[in-house]
Amino acid sequence: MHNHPKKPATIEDVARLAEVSIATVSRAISKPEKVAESTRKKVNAAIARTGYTANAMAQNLRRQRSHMVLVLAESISDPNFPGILTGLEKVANARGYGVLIGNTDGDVALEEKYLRFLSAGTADGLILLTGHLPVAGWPEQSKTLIPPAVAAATPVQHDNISYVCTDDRAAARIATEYLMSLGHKRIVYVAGPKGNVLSERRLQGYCDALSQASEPMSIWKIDGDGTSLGGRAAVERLFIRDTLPTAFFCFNDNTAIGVIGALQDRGYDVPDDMSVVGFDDIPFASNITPALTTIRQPRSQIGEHAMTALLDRLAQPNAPTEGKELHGDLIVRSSCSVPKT
Amino acid sequence: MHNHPKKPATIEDVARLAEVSIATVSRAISKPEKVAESTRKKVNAAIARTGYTANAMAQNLRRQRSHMVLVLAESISDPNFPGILTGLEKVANARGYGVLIGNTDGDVALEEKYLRFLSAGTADGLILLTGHLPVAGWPEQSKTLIPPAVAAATPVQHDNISYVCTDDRAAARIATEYLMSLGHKRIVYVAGPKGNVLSERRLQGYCDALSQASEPMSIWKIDGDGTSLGGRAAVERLFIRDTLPTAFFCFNDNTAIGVIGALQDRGYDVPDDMSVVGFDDIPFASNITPALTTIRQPRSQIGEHAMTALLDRLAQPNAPTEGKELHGDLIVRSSCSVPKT
DNA sequence: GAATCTCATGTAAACCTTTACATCGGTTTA
DNA sequence: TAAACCGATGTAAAGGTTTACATGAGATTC
Repeated sequence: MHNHPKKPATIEDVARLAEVSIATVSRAISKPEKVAESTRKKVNAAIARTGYTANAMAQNLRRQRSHMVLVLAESISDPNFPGILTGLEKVANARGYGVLIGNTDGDVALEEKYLRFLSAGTADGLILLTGHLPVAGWPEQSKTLIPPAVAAATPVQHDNISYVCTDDRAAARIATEYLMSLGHKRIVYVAGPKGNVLSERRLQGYCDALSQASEPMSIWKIDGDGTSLGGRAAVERLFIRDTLPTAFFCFNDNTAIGVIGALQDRGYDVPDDMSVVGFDDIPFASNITPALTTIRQPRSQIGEHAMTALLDRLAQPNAPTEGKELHGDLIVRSSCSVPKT
Repeated sequence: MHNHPKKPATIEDVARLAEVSIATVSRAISKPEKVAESTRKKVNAAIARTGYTANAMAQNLRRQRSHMVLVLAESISDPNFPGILTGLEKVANARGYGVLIGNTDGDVALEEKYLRFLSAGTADGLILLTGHLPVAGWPEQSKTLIPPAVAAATPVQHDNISYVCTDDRAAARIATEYLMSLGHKRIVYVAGPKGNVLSERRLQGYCDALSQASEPMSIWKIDGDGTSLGGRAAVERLFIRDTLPTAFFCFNDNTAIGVIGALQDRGYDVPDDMSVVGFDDIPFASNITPALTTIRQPRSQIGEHAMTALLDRLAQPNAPTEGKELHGDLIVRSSCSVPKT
């Protein structure tokens, strides 16, 4: 087999070899039932002989579809990112789409740069992992100008954007109720970054649980920032007070890890002296000492649902948008026990 | 401003509005110096008025370049992945390229599927995070058929593929020497998955260090699998013996975490009774107790160099391939001390 | 004052598909 | 036997750029 690998074979090469027109080749590939058995065979043989692969760029141009989805993430290094991406990638791949990554690092200019992918036709749709609408202008523009987008992991409020995330409120409630069921009366919520939507949602769930208590319990919230350092700092600030909590419900696992570290540094035992529960179930939650009790975010599922919603939308542009909240499970490990006092 | 957002503006719309030909518009955009000042102004005004963005698919088709790079990863969830991806993404973005993710999960069929992106022209080049050449057929094919590719994180042996990774051997040697400098005489290497290239490289570095010892030290290697469970299992197996090591050098941080956990479960104190050093410096290395002493892989840098090499290659197809090994730093934390015995 | 050069712009081909429409031989129907 | 139909195939347009080449007007040279 002595072929000239100069240029990749085009549909024309195949057509010539199969002695048919390029239209027939195209049909033989995409609508085999429309072409006679014998011809199909000739074409397939020619394809095999030439090693033909349809040029995606020409297809895209003609079909006005790139079959790419842009995933805009604030930080690729977020511990939740890989899981979500896995889910996104899985269904995109299954449905013939590719996944394009845009890491914004919170930089608005970068974000805008990536959004140009949409207007240029490089990507057909958008997955928002940033927790906010892209550029400031978006919400005011007419519906039709907004490309198909769905927000994942963090809900986004917009008529024209679906979202899928964990039911934070319900999950936070479950976590708090768990602590209450162990007998804790003084439970503090260590919040996330200021203004963080997820932190607010989890706070609500925490409040929901408290409000159901047999004897009144007071809401106790201290600030964190979603990092383990923030968790440490929060604990330090707490120790200035005279009353201490018996349990911590943390915005996320990173915070919880910081809290546990600070507590241990102060000589407290977790869970014997104080209980801690996190949120996320990041991979290392089970590797710290004590193993962290936490809420598992269904990361991969979030990704799968989000991508499904987006691709459905692409196929059916006028489908209504919807918000989907997935259940987060409480994973009980060893960072909680009955209160000492 | 009452515009009809039916269809996105094309170069023709701009040309009409600016009263020039489409060629001039194209030039005004890509080669501004080739067009008269006055015309350029008219064109820019028209672009602004129409909100024109060049259709990327048409450009790609014409230029025979997609300006996309495919990143083939075995597992998106690998703790090293986000860091590398960040680096890859950063330089790709800076140079006008997009990053496409292909998660293979070790599935050859999936891998082949993604490779079709290359022959179809969806991607111009390939970053291999898989540690091996794509499909089995590759190495035998003629040079010209292999699309531009560079391996990152794990070296790959092929005439036509550059790679960039950590200098594992040197780094492992540094880690081992550190342990030796503390006075350890019985250092065990907890290996990675069977046949793993990186594990072999690190083993060599470990041996290098040992061979330089003033009094002869024997090579002591036990199997792991790169997971914390594997680390635990390795320790369990070790305790069947009568002599125990005083220090562990682990293939990676995950393994080290498992080793530490198992040691602690057995009632040993780390680092007082035994020392442990890992490899990678994953984000949680500093959050475990004791904080893990480890080698920091320059993840982001690896990504940056790999992408740079690839894009350079794309611009200069005949540039020679090369292997680049980056320095890994020893990060001293609290998991090591002088041996007790 | 003709020949030559330069610069700005226009014309049209090329990139590779997909697909609406036309064509044509062969059945079926009236 | 003409009309209508059907299935398989071909023709050509369209999708939106980039760019080699052609054109034409002004400036430069002899």
